[in-house]
Amino acid sequence: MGKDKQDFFEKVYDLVRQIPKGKATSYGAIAKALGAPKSSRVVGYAMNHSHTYDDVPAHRVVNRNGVLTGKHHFSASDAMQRLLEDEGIKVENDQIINFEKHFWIPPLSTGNDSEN
DNA sequence: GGAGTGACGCGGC
DNA sequence: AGCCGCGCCACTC
Repeated sequence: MGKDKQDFFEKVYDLVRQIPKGKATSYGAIAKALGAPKSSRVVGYAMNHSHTYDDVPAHRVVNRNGVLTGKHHFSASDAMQRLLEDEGIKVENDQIINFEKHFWIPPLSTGNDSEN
């Protein structure tokens, strides 16, 4: 019945909203947290529609290399970088410095979490 | 309905 | 260690 893929999109947005300020994660990490490590591209595609939600900090989502691959999709060419730097994340050459230090691992939304 | 594309990731060379 | 190519999944033409 309904909600199949759309539910996946909502999960992506919900997960991105949980990204704390000053932190960032990758598309693959989100996809993996949702149980679909191979759907990393779909996550990126979902982020493309994130403009419908102003609660989704898409600027905190970068690729596995910490590169701001989606910066071109923002209002300004340097909007994404500016937002990250405003949160204390150093960005140079469209790439996050010490990305692993700012890397945020998303919680597994398998359904039964009850963990802490 | 087949073919191409994309805000990715990984393996091979 | 960097460059090239393939795979995956959803969407559009």
